[in-house]
Amino acid sequence: MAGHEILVGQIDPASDRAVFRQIADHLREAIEGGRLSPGDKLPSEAALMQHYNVARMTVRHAMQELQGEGLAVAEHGRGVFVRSRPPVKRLASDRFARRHRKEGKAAFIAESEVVGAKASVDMIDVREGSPLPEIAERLKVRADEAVVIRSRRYSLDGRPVELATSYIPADLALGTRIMDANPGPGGIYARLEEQGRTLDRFTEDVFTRMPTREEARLLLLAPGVPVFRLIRTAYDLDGRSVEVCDTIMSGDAYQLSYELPAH
Amino acid sequence: MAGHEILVGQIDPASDRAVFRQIADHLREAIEGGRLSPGDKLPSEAALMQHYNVARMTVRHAMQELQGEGLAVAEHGRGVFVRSRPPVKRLASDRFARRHRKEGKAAFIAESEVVGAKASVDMIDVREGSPLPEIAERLKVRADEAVVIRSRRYSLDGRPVELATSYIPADLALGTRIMDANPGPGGIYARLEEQGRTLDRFTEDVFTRMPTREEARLLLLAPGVPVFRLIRTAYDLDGRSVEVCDTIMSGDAYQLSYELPAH
DNA sequence: TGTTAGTAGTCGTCTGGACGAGTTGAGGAG
DNA sequence: CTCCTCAACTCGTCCAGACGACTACTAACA
Repeated sequence: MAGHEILVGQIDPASDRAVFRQIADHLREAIEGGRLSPGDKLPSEAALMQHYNVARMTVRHAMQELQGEGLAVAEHGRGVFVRSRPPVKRLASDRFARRHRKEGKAAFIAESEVVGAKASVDMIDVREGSPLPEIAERLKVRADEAVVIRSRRYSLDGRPVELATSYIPADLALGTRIMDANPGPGGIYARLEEQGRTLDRFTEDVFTRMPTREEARLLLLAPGVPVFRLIRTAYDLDGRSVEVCDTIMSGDAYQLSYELPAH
Repeated sequence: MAGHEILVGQIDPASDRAVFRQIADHLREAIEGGRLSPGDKLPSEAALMQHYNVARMTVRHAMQELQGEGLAVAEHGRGVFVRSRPPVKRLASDRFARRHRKEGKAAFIAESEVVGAKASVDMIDVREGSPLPEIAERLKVRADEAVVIRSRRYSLDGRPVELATSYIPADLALGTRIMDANPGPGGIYARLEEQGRTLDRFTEDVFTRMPTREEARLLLLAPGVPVFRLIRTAYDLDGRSVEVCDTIMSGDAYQLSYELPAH
């Protein structure tokens, strides 16, 4: 066994930096310096214990630091590996161009074609219910007013990337294909425009935070990966809110792109 | 000592859910259910050890889970507290309206006035150097070409919220006030327009990830708080890139707002 | 009155050990 | 040759204890 040549670091006992942080530093430098590539296996806990002559908890603490930063992922029974960054996807500003709806494409499908990925949707659920206060405010309805709630999960090439929940005022949705799991070509925006609610503009409010456990589970998120929360409000030509969409997006799968005029 | 009434949970030894996760679940429910409010102190490690009859490491592990989720913050020597969400700041779409520059206001200053916060800038550094490849690509310069690099830190009411680094082609910056720590009224965009490079549009690419240690230090980020990385490119009427700004923003201090036409 | 030293309570770090559970690969049974 | 068993290796969880450092409060002191 030649051992791991990447383990060149030594603990500085005189340093006031905690030992587990020094170990994490060494490994982090190995990753960022390219001596360890995405997918590579880090030295096992046992190897690090021996190399640095420390207790196992100390090594584990260092490993957890790296996992918390999203640099590494542990796999039970196999080892700890350098995280590989999947290719990012791009959200164009013309995402909601009417042209796409005219072609019968929903935004997510049109977008995924650009990057050559296979888009799919599952966990579709349509029901009536009450919106959260922050949703009700944007939709300009009372919080105790019933609205139609459409939730679904989007995946690219089988990998879940986005959880979306749309809220539509009941009078615009009831009795239309918006209540169907599959709302038809062009998605629900096409159905709204068929009712004469011509879409005029959208606002998007973007937040970032760590996922809840439920979100991490549904999006198969590795530890240390934050999510985008994007709340989009769609307005028609009369300035009425016709839909609010609350979306949780895997932070490592998305890059949001916007174009702003200097006006 | 009446003890903590919030500690109603008991460990289920039959459950296959790890003990430290069960403890974290109890505390999480207490926080999310409102029995513990932002700023409240969680039971001490000693209290939890006694209540659940477990070892200290088990309790600490539970606490770290909550801190990793951003729900709680430990303060050395004081206790662990429920995180209080500071008021969010809003990035309007008219952030770069020429009107603001005409009034001699830089974007950050104009914006902070809206929320009634006192804006300040420090750690200003101006130098010449080479851009990162992803910056060079946006700026349409070679990666080995010298550009002017302006970095600074923005704070609101004394709290650091944003680290920004601007890259400007050398021929547009050298010999102008852009090289000064204080570039004058209206900021560097006003200086660029004075040279006849009228700004036409901006693109913004938004990413989210966990902060590096350096970023966490400079932004005083609590554990479990992700950051936005926003790369803005400014174009003039000729379509030339006149500036690329790479910004790291505290994820819990910002809400990004965009307006999109349906065109 | 104002300051200082002490003390109790709290979290941070580290040791050394124990057992459980998932993964892998080699060697043996068929 | 195929399949299965099993041992070795790996990470996950938990215990019991030790010392250090920071905070807040109190009591003694100047």
